[in-house]
Order: sequence, then C-alpha cells, then structure tokens
Amino acid sequence: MATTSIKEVARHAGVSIGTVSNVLNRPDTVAPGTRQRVLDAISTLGYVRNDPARQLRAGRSRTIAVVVLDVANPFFTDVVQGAEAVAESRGAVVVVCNSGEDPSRERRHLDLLEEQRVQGVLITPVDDGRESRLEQFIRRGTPVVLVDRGTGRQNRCSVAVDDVLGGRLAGAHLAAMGHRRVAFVGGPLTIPQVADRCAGFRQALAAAPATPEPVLLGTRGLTVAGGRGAGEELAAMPPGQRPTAVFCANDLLALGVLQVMTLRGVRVPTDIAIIGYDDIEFAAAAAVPVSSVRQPREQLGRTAAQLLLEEIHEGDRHEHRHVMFKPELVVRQSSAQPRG
Amino acid sequence: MATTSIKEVARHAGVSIGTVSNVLNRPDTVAPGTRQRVLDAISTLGYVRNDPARQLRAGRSRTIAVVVLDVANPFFTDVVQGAEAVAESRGAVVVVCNSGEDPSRERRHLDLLEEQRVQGVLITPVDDGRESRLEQFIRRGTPVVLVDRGTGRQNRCSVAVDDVLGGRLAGAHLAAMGHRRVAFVGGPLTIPQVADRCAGFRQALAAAPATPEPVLLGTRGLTVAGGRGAGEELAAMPPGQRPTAVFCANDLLALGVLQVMTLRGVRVPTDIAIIGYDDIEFAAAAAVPVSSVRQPREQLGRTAAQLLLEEIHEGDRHEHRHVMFKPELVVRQSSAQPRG
DNA sequence: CTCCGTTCGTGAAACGTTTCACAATGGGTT
DNA sequence: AACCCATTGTGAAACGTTTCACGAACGGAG
Repeated sequence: MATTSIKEVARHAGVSIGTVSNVLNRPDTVAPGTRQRVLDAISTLGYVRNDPARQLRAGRSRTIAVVVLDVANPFFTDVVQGAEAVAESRGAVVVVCNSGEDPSRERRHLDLLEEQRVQGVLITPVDDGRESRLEQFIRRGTPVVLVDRGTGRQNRCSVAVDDVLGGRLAGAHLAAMGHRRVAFVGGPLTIPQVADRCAGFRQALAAAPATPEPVLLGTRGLTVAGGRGAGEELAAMPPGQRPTAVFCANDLLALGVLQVMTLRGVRVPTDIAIIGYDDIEFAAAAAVPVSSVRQPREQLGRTAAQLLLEEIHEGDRHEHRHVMFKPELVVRQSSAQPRG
Repeated sequence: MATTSIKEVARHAGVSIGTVSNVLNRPDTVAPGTRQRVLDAISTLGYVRNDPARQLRAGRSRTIAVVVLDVANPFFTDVVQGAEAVAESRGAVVVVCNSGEDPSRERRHLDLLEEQRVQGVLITPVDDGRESRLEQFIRRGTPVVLVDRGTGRQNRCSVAVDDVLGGRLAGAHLAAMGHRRVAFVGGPLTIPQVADRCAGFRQALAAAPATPEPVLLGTRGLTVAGGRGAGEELAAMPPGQRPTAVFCANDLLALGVLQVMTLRGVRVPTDIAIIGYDDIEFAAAAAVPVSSVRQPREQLGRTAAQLLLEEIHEGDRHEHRHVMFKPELVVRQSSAQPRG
C-alpha cells in the first residue's frame, strides 16, 4: 500500500499541508468546518503519521529505553512494568533491551539507542568502567539513570535497594527467633548485592547476644542448582552441628535448599529455618512457603523513570540524585517457629 | 552536545556530504586516503548517525516488534529470545511491547508501531476479531505473524504448538502407568489452549482400555492459587475415591496442587501422580520434581521471526504458512511410579 | 595529441514532517 | 470611511540522510 502522506490529505481536503499539520497538533487554531474536512480526509485515506519524519524535525524521539541484564528475571520484568507505567502516563514510549549480561550486546544496544536519539536510558549496566561505552554515552549528553548498580559516580542519577539493611533484617529476625547456629548461603561474593546482604546479615548477628559468626556456604551462582548443592552440604551434617537456620542470597537458592531438605527428611522449619531474598512469586508458592526479603521492584522502576523524565525536562540545570529504597522482611512458614 | 551531522564531518574532512555518506554505506567506492580522512573526522567529532533521518529517506525502519500478552510469563520471554536471536542475525532490531491482555493497550501499541513504520510484527493478539485493529493493520500492508493463537485466518502466517497432542501425551502416559481414576485440573475452558489440552487428554484415555472419563476440576485461572483450590478438593476426597493421578493445564496449577498435597500428607507420586504443562523452570525445581509437557518455546519464536522476515523479503509474492510444533512429555518424579 | 574508459568525487533532489512569518478576510471602533 | 485586531489559512524553509546523474582527473591506446 502506497503510504499516504500529509500532502495527499491536504489535496483531498482542499487545504495546505500546514493546515493539516495544525489539525494534528493544534486543533483549536483551525476553524471547526475546515478541521472536520481534514479529519474526514484523514480517515477515508487511512492516513497514518510518519514518526521518523516527525522525529527528524523534532531532533529527538519520544522513546526511553530500559536496558536490563536478563529479561527472564522476575526482578527486571517488575522494574520494567513500573517504568512503563510512569513513562506511558507522560506520553513516552518504552523499549526494552536485553544485554543478557554480555558487555558486547550492551555496547551494541547503546550504539543503536544513540543512533535512534532516544530521550534517555534506564540501565543496569554490565560494563560500568571509566572508559565504558556507557560513560561515553553519558558524556555525549543522553540522560541516564542507573538501576540497582553502582551509585558511585556523580554524573548520573541512580536508584537502588539497601541490601545491607536487607541482610540485617534477616539476621535480626533469626536471632530473635532464638537461633544460635546459622549459615549464609550464596556467592560469588564479588557480586555487590551478595556481599552487601552477607555483610548486613553478619552485622545483625554480631549485634545480637550469644550468636556466633555464621557459617558461609559458597555457591557458584544464584540458581536453584546452587541451592541444591548447599542443601546437600547441610543435610550431610550431623543434626547436632547443623545450623538451625540459613539465610540465602536469593529465593532460587532458598528453593534449592528447601527441595533437598524435603527430600532428605530434614523438617522445615522445625529442624532448620530458611529465609530467601527477592520475594519472587514462587517463594510464597513453595511446598513450605518461604520467608523472604522483599524489594520494592515496581517502585524502583517508577522512581527511576521519574528521575529520568525530570532530567530530560530540566536539562542542564538538573541535579543528580541517588535514591535508596528499604527492603522489607516477609515472614512465612519456613522461618515462623521460635526456637527452644 | 550539539548533535554533529554528516555536514560537519564533510567540512572537517574537506569533502562533500555525498562522500561521507559513501564512506558510511559503500566504503569500497571511495579512495583509501579520502576514506581514512573521513573516518578520522567521524571519530574526532564523535559523529553518530541519525536514524530517524535514514528511516525517513528509506521509507521504513529496521525494527520488528513482538507484542506479547504478558512480559512476566516465562513462555513469552523465551519466545522473545528466540525471535531476537533470528532477527539480530539478520540485522533487524527487536522491540517488545506488552499488551497485558488489555485490548486497548494492544490497540495503542499497534497505533504506535504503524506510525513508526515497523517492518513487521509478531503478535499473540488479545483482540483478533474481524474488525479489530490488527485486521486493519494487516490490510494496510504490514506483515504480521501470529504466535500461538488463531490459525484460522488465511491472510497471515502463524506458528503454534499442538495442544491436543500435548493432552494426549499426558493421558497416554498416565494410562500406561496403570492409573484408572484420573482428573483434569484447569479452566476456564473458554481459553482455547485449555480446551485443547483437555480434549487431547480425554481422547487418549478413551483410547486406553478400562479407563473411565476423567473428573474435571475447574479453576478460575491458570495460577498457583487456582491449583491450591483444586488441591483442597482432592485432599478432601476419601482416598478410595480420590483420583490416583491429575493432569493440570499448566505448571502453576500443578505446583499449587503439589503444595496442598504435601501439606495434607498425600504422598506424591505414591498416592497421587501429577503432570503439568509448559515445563517452566520451577517444575523441575519443585519439592517433588513435576512431570510436564514441554513446548519448544524458543523454537516458536525463531520460526515466527523467520516467517516474518521471509514475508518482508518476498513482499507480494509471499505464500502464508501455518507451522504447528509438537510438544514433548518430560517425565519426572511426580508421575514416575507405576501403579498396582 | 586526441579520444575513451575508469575511478573518484560532487551537488542537488527527495523523503514527510513542523514551524514561522506573513497574507487574507472580516468584523468592530473611531 | 479609515483603521486595527483577531481569526484563519498559506507557503517555504529546515531537519539529516541517501541516491543518482553528472563532471573532473587521469592514464593508456591508437
């Protein structure tokens, strides 16, 4: 189908193209009769605006991009939904790009986004080095908000959740329930989130009376399989030495641990209590509903989008801000029983 | 940053803009010396192509869109990843839009996509009526491939998975394991996928000797909560009358049923066997790993993208095709034990 | 020395909008 | 009747590319 342009609409309605454009963008400046004639022409011709042309003229697009580490991760899908809600309410369009934790894919996406003249970007970067593509991107003037990563730099806004506090919540809860032998499951500690959660956990235990250092059970990744591995270690311990509670760096690990406990006849929470992190849907739906530290994921996305839109609006006179959210402990059956 | 255009690059390199364009698009037609001078200018100026301008000239964009019912659903994230793999290998860009099962959001997305002059669309439509926005979209000439929905119409390609066959696989397996009292959990039956799975299940049972009609346990939606409801019904039955096996319309339902069984002391698979559908990650990770009917999700996305790219390429002379994939039964512990 | 064919590079047109200075029309006020 | 203002519509310029017909320079064949 030959794309119909504003020009044909103008001819069909017997007006100039300027008038058609006015009908489209400032309807009140054109007389009702004319306006109607133009609208009729538009609908009979099936005219559709040409966005690339508008953007060329305008110098920028109406879209903002979200670049995530993993589209399949519920954490990010929720962040995206929050961002979308805000963006759409302000007439912006959101596109989602998946870096898959691959630096080169991230670079390609940033290349493309810059060519597309996006208004701004929400990103959880995989490469945030001093000479990264992202740095260059920011220097060239596209507004960027960091999501859940590296609040270090000053040339951008960021939003994150306080992982140290999350760890503290878990630790304090277990100590209060009377647990004395506890373990932390997670790794590698090079992931900032894991390290922070562990640190907070240890802080809380150190603050509680009569609770020794937690045992550290390292895992290779934050997956169900990793949790199963740690679970086997736990199951193999003699009951008298086995921790009576474990805190897992995320829910997938917790589910893995839980699965092995069930299999090996270790009762949850009677013999061992479990706390996860993230509060994904399946934490509540597990065989024994799992206690978990919940992050305000949608809120994270909403706030990130708001900061971005602010920066886009304010331009030069923008002050970068760093917003930190507080996580919240959701106690379920897996850690509900007080100890001795 | 004042956006630098091809014009400034030309001035800086002492050539005409036509030459710069040639360096960018047909590097071999320009002498090595000149080419290098232009490339240098590009890098020192930090020039970035203006995509909207290219598109305006070209008349169409390089992007294809995927419109899904729910970004958070693992089924769709896998489909998207498959589509992305194919599209990217052919130099196309993929954008993901989320209709959230809301017809008006779907319409808005289609409006936008048409304005953006996307090359084509992969969609699982929520509104596929005879006068829907989608119909209009197709009539106006944008190639569209339907994903996992309505193979009825002839004016488009489609890809889907054979749900009747999936149901048959589950039924045949349970019958072969010696189950005589069985149930189907799922609903509402107005969802074509649910109805098809149920129909296939019944076919297989009818074909097996001495197996009566399955009991139908309806649910309001395909969620974990729905599964819990059905699970309570099952647990309440006296063991002598309770089905010895259930087939659930998806894995979330199966997980809900499993959870209640564990809670109520009904052993899986000894007292009752369970089969789910979709083979999501958590099916294998459940307390008792759940047997499930696996759909080739990524493959679905890849094929859909291939069909779309074909149609985009072939233009008028394109023959619409309907591809149907076969699902596959993955037997795990929840249904592994033969009966009697 | 002329002519021709290559090889390189040029300049202008075109893509479909938006915007803006300005022209036309038509009442009201003096 | 002259003037002014408000209202409505016009036409052309500009956005940054790509493309294409054409010119300049050059080297070799006759």
